[in-house]
Amino acid sequence: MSMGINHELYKVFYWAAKTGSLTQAARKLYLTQPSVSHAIKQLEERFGVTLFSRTARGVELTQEGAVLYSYIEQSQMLITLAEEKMAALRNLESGELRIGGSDSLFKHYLLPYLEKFHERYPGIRLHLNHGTTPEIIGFLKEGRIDLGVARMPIVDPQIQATETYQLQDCFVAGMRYAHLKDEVLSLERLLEYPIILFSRNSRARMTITEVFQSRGLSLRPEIEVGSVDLLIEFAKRGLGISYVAKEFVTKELEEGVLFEVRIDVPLPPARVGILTMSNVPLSGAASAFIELVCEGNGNRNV
Amino acid sequence: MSMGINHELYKVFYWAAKTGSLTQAARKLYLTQPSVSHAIKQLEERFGVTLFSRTARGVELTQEGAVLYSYIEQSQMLITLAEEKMAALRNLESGELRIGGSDSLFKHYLLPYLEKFHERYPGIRLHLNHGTTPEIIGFLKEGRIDLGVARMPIVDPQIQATETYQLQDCFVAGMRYAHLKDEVLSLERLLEYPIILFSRNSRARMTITEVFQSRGLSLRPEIEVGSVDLLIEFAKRGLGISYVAKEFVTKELEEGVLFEVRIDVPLPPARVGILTMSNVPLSGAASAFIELVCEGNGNRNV
DNA sequence: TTATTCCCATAGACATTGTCTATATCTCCT
DNA sequence: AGGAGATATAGACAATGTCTATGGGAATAA
Repeated sequence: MSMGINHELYKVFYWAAKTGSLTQAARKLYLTQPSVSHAIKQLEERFGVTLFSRTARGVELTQEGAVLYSYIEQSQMLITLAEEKMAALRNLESGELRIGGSDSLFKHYLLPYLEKFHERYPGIRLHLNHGTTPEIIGFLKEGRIDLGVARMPIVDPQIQATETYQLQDCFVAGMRYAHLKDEVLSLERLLEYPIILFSRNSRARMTITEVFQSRGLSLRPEIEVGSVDLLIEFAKRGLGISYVAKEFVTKELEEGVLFEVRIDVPLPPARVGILTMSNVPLSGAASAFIELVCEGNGNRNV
Repeated sequence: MSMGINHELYKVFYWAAKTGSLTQAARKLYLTQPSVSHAIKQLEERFGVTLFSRTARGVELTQEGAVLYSYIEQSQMLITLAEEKMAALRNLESGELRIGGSDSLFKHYLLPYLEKFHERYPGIRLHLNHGTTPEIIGFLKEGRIDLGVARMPIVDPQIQATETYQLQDCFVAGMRYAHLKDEVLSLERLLEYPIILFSRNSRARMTITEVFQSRGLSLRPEIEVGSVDLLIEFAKRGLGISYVAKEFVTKELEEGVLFEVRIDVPLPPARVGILTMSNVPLSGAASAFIELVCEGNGNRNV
């Protein structure tokens, strides 16, 4: 096309001006001298201006050529920087990874992976955005995070969810209810005690409510909290029986400040997965992180 | 070659990112959509990174793509500015013209041309460097001026001199020597009066000295000055007879404060010319100025 | 001076690759 | 469901970028 100037010519011009020699520019660009000569001539014809004065030992910028160079030099520097940056991004020496999830999943599930990731790729900045599952899905759709971690299932068609982990929810109580330690309670018996549940819009809450409903029972919590930490804290202080993932209270169970209140129905395991946008390609950092998470448990990310 | 990335691709990338649509980018670049698609794909393959996420109504930058864009956008802006600047230079809407010459030639010869040039090309900044002929030649060789104006002949092979004007040197005196008004002096008679000459290294001085020498006479000035203004001023005040170009004292001759002291030998006309470097191409502004100067007198610049 | 060398310009042939047309696929919207 | 509009892909063609070969000029050295 006769429209616009081929930007490739500026690269040639840059090296010709920088080295002061078409021959050396050719060497830098892995071209032959006539090619460079031709390129410069094209530029000169397009601009209707002479860019170099040709001498016996090379070329020298004319006044107009020097003006052009003052712009092109900067332009080329930026391109060089861009190319270096892209190489760094590709090698995961640079970049950022933005993850969305709940406090508890970060703390009890992702933390070791985050540590390992940071150790392996120290150049990548980590941004952790905590929020509820719908908030995380919102962040994903807005492009504010690269991936999310949440309890499955996720219904949204735009979201791709890969299960990577399972949690076993259970009821736990503190020493105030120590007499329940050796019992196996029916759901009806359990309802005689104050129950502490996570807030209404959580997946765990929905799951356990269904379990009771399927047996014609209505589960109404005494206390409703917004964080797993409070769930644990309230149980420890004897305010009631908390429903929480066993994996989140391993320490408390070991120390004996909490114990599991066994019941006579099996509770379905909670599946935890990594959420990404179906149609948005993953960043290198995000793929690497997902790979890292899936490494241990045989899961494969699509 | 597989070395380096074709910078033309960045132009395509820029428009694709800016418009958010490969189709629209194609329209901007007078290409077809598959060409743009192909160009983006090449970039992605080279970087090993996905730059856009393709959606149903266009494309959107990925995280990595946004990083690249932040560099490329600036780079493209600079190129656009460069192209605008070059167009301005070509149209003489911008730029600068650096001229070297003596005070007197600027004042009495070039001034009207400079005025006309500035009127016709108001965007071009004028730089006037005054100096002696050897200094001007030095400036030319250093590239500090685009052209010079000096008395001919100029011997230097690197310098191209084009004669554009003739001066008629003559001897002038003030009213103190009014009695010489109607005389025609021989050179010998002239030497009886105090002579005021320009400084030793000037072309005019050399010329007149030769005239005397060729007749076996020795011309030794009473006063030697460094500027034409002083030459005139001293003559006016009666300190002696000055040797000066008639064209530089037209006003004084008309006003009667000076008169020409006629002598009985013809003095050769002094040729004034424009000096440029033989091997250095002229800037647009310089060519335009030379053309302007030559316009009136039929001279043609090579 | 003459020879040599280094540089750039030019010409013409060749092959790379950039570009197009035609078509497929997908998503969104009616 | 079907249409509109977006991008992806395949394959053919041609523009043009690149090379080899050569010539000319200016500086350098003998």
